[in-house]
Amino acid sequence: MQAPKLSIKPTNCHDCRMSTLCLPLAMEYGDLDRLDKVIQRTKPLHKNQSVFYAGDAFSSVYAIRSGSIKAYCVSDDGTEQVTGFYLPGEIFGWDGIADDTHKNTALALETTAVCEIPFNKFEELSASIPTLQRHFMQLMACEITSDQQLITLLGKNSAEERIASLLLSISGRLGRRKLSPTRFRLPMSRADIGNYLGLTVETVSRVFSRFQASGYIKCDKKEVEILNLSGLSNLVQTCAEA
Amino acid sequence: MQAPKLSIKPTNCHDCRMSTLCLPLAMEYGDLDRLDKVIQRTKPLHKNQSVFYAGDAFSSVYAIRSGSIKAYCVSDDGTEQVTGFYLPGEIFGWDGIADDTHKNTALALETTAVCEIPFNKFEELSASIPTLQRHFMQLMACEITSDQQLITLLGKNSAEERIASLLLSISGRLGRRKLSPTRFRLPMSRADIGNYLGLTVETVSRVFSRFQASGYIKCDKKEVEILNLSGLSNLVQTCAEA
DNA sequence: TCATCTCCATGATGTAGATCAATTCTCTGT
DNA sequence: ACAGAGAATTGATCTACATCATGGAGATGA
Repeated sequence: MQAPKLSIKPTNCHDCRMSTLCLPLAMEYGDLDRLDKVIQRTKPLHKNQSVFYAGDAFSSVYAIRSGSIKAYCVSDDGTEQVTGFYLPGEIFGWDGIADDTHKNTALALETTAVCEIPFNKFEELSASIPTLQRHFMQLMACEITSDQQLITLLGKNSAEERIASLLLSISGRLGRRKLSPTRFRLPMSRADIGNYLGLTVETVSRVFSRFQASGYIKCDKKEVEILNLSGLSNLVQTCAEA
Repeated sequence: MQAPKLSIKPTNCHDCRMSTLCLPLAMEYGDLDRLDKVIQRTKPLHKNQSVFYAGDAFSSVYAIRSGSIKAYCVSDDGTEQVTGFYLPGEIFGWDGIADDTHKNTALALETTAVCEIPFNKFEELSASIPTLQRHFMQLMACEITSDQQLITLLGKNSAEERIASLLLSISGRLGRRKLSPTRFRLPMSRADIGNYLGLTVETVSRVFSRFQASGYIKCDKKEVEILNLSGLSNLVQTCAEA
C-alpha cells in the first residue's frame, strides 16, 4: 500500500485553526506556548490505520487536525460496538484514563492528522495552568453529556429519529468548525452508522432513501446535502442540545 | 411530611467507610485532612427530594454516603430519560462541568445522605495534590466507560440481557462496598428501570417474572435475591467489565 | 481486462417488544 | 381505617425493525 502524497506542513497550536476549540479560550499566550511544546504532531494516518488499540496502555489523548476517527470496542464474542465518531477539532482517548488502559480502538476513517497530547506532561502543566485543567474536565464532561444523549436516543427514539439526529449532530459539529453544515461527506460506512445507532445496515439504507424521497436530504453514496434542516430537526427530540 | 428520625453522626473523610472508593487511595494523610475541610455534609434527603435540578448552575459534585440517587433529564416534549442510578460510595454531578449547568436532575430514591464537594475548592486543592486531580479524572472516565457500556447494551442487547446486566451491575457495585451482592433491595421502580434500559414497564415486569420462573432470581417487589449469578452472567455479553 | 470484494439498495417475511387493557396489590394521606 | 393513587403483573394484539435474500455499482488487485 502506497502512502498518499500529502502536504501537511508542520504547524503549532498558535496558528492551528482548531485551537479555540480543542484548547481553552482563556489561556495566556505564554501558557499556550508551553502546551505547544509538549504536543506531538505525528505524520498523517491513512485510512484504517489505528491510533491505539483496545487494551493498549493509556498515555495520551489526541486531537484531530483533519480527517475523522471511529472509536469502537469489541466484546468477548467478537461483536463490535462503535462508541463514537470524532471530527476535526475534537479530542478522543479519554476512555483510557479510568484504569490506564484503552477500552476502545481508534481507527482513521480516512486520511487523518492527529495531535498527540501526552497525559503525564499535561498533568504537570495543568497544575500551573488552572484553566487548562478545567478545560480538560469540560471536554470530558462533554463526552459524558454526548454519551448520555446517545443513550436517550437509543432508548427512546425510532430509526428515523436516530439517523436524523446523527446527521444534525455532524452538521452542527462541522458548522462550528466553519465547514459547511449542509454539504458534507460522511466518512463512515452505513454499517458503522447502523452499529453506532443500534440499527442494521438495511434499516439505515432505507431511512436514507426515505429521507431523500421526503426531500430532507439529497445524497449520493457518502456525499450528503441537507435540504431541509428544520424539517430534520422536527423529527428529533433531544434531551439537550449538544 | 415528617422527616424520618435518623441517627447520622457527623463524620469526616478519615473514618468514612467509603473513602477508599470516592477518594484517591494514594493521598497523604495531611492531604485528606485538607480535602475533608472543604467537603460539606448536608442533612439526609428523604425520598423524592432533589440534590439539584436540570438547569441549575453547577457548583459541586456529590458523593453518596448512604441511600441512592436517580439522575434523569427531561426533553422538550416532557419525556424523562433516566441517565443513571448511583449507589453508596459513588460520585455524581459531573454532567454540570461542561458548561456550568446541570443537564440532569438528581433525585433521592430513598432516604439518602450525600457529601457535597464544592468544585472551585476542589480545583484549588488539586493544583497542590496531583493524585486528587488524577483521581477525579479517573472517576469521570469511569462515568464515560460505564455510559459507553450502556450504549452497547441499548444498541445490541435484548430485554433479558439488559435487565440481567443491570442486576449484575448493581450486584457488583454493592459487593465492592462490602454489601451483599446476592440479596438487596432495588431502590428504583420498574418504570425507572425500563426508562433507563429503553424498555417499557410491562417488559421489565415480564422479564423479572421469567427470571424468577427460570430460577435465576427470587424477588418480592423490590427485594431481590440472586440465586444463579453465573447463569445471569451467561446471558450477558459486555464490551468490557465494569 | 476480468475476477473478486465490499458497499449499498430494496423486496419479502418473521419476531421481540410496544401498545392497549384489565386486575390486583401497596403505599399515602386524612 | 378507609379512599384514592400509584406500582406491578399478566394477557391480547399490533408494528417497527431485524433477518434473509437478491442484484447492482464501485473499488481493488492479479
